[in-house]
Amino acid sequence: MDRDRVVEILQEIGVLLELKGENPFKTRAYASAARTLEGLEEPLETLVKEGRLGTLKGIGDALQQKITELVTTDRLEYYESLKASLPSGLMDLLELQGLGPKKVKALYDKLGVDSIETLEQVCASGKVAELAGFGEKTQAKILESIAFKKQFASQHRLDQALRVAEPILDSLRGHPDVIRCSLAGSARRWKEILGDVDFLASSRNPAAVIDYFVTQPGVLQVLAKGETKASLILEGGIQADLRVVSDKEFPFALAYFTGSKQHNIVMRQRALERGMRLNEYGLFRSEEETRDPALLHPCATEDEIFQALELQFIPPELREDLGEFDAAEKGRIPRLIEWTDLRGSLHNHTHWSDGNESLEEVAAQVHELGCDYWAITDHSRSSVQARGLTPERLRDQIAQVARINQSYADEGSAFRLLTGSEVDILSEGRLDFDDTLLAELDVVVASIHSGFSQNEAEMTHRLIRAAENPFVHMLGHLTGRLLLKRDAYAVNQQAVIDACAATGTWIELNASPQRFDLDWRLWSYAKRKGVRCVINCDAHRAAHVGYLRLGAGLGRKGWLTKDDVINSLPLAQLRQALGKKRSSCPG
DNA sequence: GCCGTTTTCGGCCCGACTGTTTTCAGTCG
Repeated sequence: MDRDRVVEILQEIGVLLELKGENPFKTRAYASAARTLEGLEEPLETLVKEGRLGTLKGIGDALQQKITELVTTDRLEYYESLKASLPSGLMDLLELQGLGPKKVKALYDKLGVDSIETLEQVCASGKVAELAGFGEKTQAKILESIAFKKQFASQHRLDQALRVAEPILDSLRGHPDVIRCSLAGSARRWKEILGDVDFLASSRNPAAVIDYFVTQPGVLQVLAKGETKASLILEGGIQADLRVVSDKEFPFALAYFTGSKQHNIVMRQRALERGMRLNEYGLFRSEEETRDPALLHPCATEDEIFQALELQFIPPELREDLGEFDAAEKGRIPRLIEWTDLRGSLHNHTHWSDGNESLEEVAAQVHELGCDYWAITDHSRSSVQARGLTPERLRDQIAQVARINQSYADEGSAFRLLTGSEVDILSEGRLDFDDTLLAELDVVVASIHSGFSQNEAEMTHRLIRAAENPFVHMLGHLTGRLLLKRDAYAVNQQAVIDACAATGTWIELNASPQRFDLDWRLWSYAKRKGVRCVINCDAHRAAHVGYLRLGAGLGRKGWLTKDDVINSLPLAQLRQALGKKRSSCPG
């Protein structure tokens, strides 16, 4: 059984135990073990074989035994019997707003509710309101959230969330009672998928800010509204929460509401170890629970909180409890890539294949935006659905790019288009164009667009063979995933990364927000192997230039620095880098 | 179920909001 499935099962056990009313800390132990495995950088199988599972954080004797059973026998008796003891529909109920394990258990025990359908029925008949601990309002809210779940998704892509959140952020910042205001939560940590959007503001008049927040354009529903906190549903079904604090509290609240949960737990722990207490209101010189201003260790910024806990500043993108504390203690948090470090993108399309604009239009737009270069990598002939280019059309395009570049040179501009192709990796790893043609191009991106159903060994072999081609500069969107839409195809990503390291092939961080592929969780591994990254827009229209900002954020989340990212190089050095793999290979 | 310069038991992060309650449990982040 592979790692991802083991992670899923551990998470599910955690939830099932919650429904059973088990000790919450036991429940958390399963969730935290799942997280540990998720962040694993070597094959789970190796750890199991060598009996090293127990050395991992949060995995003791019991979990070691269960994980070993899963990996070696493909099943776990404990899980099977736990699952059999509860109806599977209960898991769906937990996704409803306002329903947690206790309420779900009560509904199941007292009314036999075992699915959303049966829950809807008992609510409609009024039976829920009669239960102890429930009432008319709870019953109505449950019906509301069932209707909501039917209408809207519970998860949203980063770009979709930012599209609604950033105008509200601007609007709040313009309010006269707002002193400081920021995004918080997973949006500030630049997670690729979000459940909701969090805002934090500081003010002397919280009520005015809350009132302003709930009347923003695009608010569908107000879920909760208190003195210092409100929750809304925005158009598109995204939930947005605002918390308002005093300006003195702002840095503490910002750190707190940015999370992640796991990161915060470690922060609080560090405070306790130093005889202090950290919460969203401050860092207090007391181990007792307090908000006494006399005990406050004042911090004007988040940076000062980290200092007080003897840590280097940890950028929000890294706050996942995936190694940032170890690095920050040693002063080894690197200066992460900024999107303004990027000089252009090396994987983009035009209307020659499935893009939207002409070569001239693309050149003019990205030049205007300040890029130094832009590679044109339209699809190759096998991608018929994307109007892939034949060798003849590609040679025609090369000539036209040369003509456009000449006109920039004549104007005295240093901007250049680069010729290229996003060449299909066919089955068995053959490429769609022969090496002679690839050798004529400035930039070659090799990607898979067909045969998604091959098994892991076949897919991995295809990608490794493509990496071994001396004319392939980089692999594009390694797993083919479309977030919230299509799973990654089966591929051993570590093995492909190893092959890229061995052949000097780069890997793309596809900055299209529906891909973000290679995943941020794998860049540390790639980086350690010496593989360099290219943050590419995969632009199909002019507006996609904006993906550079999103992609750079995901690069930051993967701990990448300017030196790790090829397209931070100026043009002359980029050309050298592009020539390197070809010149190091014989023939 | 995990963990230990407080190590084999007794902790495990914590506060706001809501609704159902007359003092608090459940949910959420």
